Amino acid sequence: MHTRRLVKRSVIGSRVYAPGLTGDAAPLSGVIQAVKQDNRDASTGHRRNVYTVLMQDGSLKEYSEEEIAQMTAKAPLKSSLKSSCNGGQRDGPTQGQNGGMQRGDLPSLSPESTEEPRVLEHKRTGRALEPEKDHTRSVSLLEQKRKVVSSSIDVPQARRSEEEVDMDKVTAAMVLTSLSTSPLVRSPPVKVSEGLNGSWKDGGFTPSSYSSSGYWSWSAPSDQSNPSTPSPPLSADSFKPFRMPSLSGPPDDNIDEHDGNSLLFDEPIPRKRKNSMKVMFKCLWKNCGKVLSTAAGIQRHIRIVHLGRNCDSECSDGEEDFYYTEIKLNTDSVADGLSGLSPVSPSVLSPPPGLDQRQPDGTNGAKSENSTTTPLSRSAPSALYLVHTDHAYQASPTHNQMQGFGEQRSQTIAVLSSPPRAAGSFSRKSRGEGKKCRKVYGMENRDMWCTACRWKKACQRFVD
DNA sequence: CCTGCCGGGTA
DNA sequence: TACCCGGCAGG
Repeated sequence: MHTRRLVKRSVIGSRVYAPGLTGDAAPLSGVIQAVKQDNRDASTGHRRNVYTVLMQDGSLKEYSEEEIAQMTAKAPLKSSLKSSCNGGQRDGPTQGQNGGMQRGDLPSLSPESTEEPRVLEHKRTGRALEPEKDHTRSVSLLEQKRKVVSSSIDVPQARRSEEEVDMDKVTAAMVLTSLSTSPLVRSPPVKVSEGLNGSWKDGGFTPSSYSSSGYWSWSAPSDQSNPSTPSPPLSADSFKPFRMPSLSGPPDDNIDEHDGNSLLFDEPIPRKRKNSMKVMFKCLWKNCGKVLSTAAGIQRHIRIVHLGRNCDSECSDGEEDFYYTEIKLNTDSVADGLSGLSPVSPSVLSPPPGLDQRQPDGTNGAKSENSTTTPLSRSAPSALYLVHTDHAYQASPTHNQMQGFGEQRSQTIAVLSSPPRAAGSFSRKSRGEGKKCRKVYGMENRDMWCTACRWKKACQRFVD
């Protein structure tokens, strides 16, 4: 509706490229003045549009839609797309041809974009999701092309011709950006745990993904290659560790490698944090897994480290977007778990070598590895679990472009789950270490014990 | 001695 | 199945 009107209106006045009179390689640019329908196509019998184009040299010419489409496709994509987006108000077909994704270009998509980014998001999303309904074929051709490209984004080595893919990636990136940022921004403030499960069940995996706003469009084809689609729900299970006072700790140490540039960009992070959710961005490159706090940061990381580009964000072509994913940390839950423990929350970022107060001195002095893994196993994994459960959950359905990702995933999970196990076997299943019901509530409050404790069984409430 | 809890018993 | 408790073992 919105969408269609926008695109349709934009055709008139769009700048297109037409072959010169001789049909040679040097195209002339022109502006579409009118579109009319022509039923007289006797050969095929189907309706076609005829476009009246005001050429550069002032002459008026009529072109069939096929011709228009061809010209448009041949012409530099960036400019033709731009014209279809902003109604041709901008000129300069050569403008910004080499720059890849140019941030400066984005606002020109829509006049109101500066004041209403959300509206813009919707428009972008909408456009990307149902382009085929568009009657303006030349535009829809582009859209479809874009769709095909974005749904088959591959690993970097298979690069298409830069110029051609350029705009496709930009558009895809914009869609991805809007998709990945909108959910949390839009979701009403709810209790964290509920909000997560609830909002995901409501919005994520149910048919509501067809909603007109379309920002949950898991099934949309243009979305398939989207690794930064909104993260899926954290299952109830993944929260359990956080409720256990004996398992708690600060998040992944990688997480704290905050990028210095985090605040340089206009990322919606601060808003997301309102729900006690910390949104991080994780690099999906095999054997990397770097986590940064901002999309810009992770993009830069991917661009520089993996794509081998040295230039700044200016020369981003949006491709980085496909190689990282968004993960969410429930900082509330983590804090919750911590509060049950010691007042000092050990920072995993800089694990103090002798942190483990319980270390049996002397007996294991040589086991320096254990002394470092043990504190981690007692603090970090809970957060890690959240991250990686989340990650696994969200990665499997869509990230077909990350070959070997599953492998990496199982790796990380294995690594993460081993420390607690090691800690357990370390002291040969010692008795429960934490406080149990008996200690916590005392004999006089026996009725407050968990049943297992009452029955002299292994405590269920304070599981080690 | 305290504590956690296994193993077994009882209703 | 729900509950209780003797007794063992670690600390």
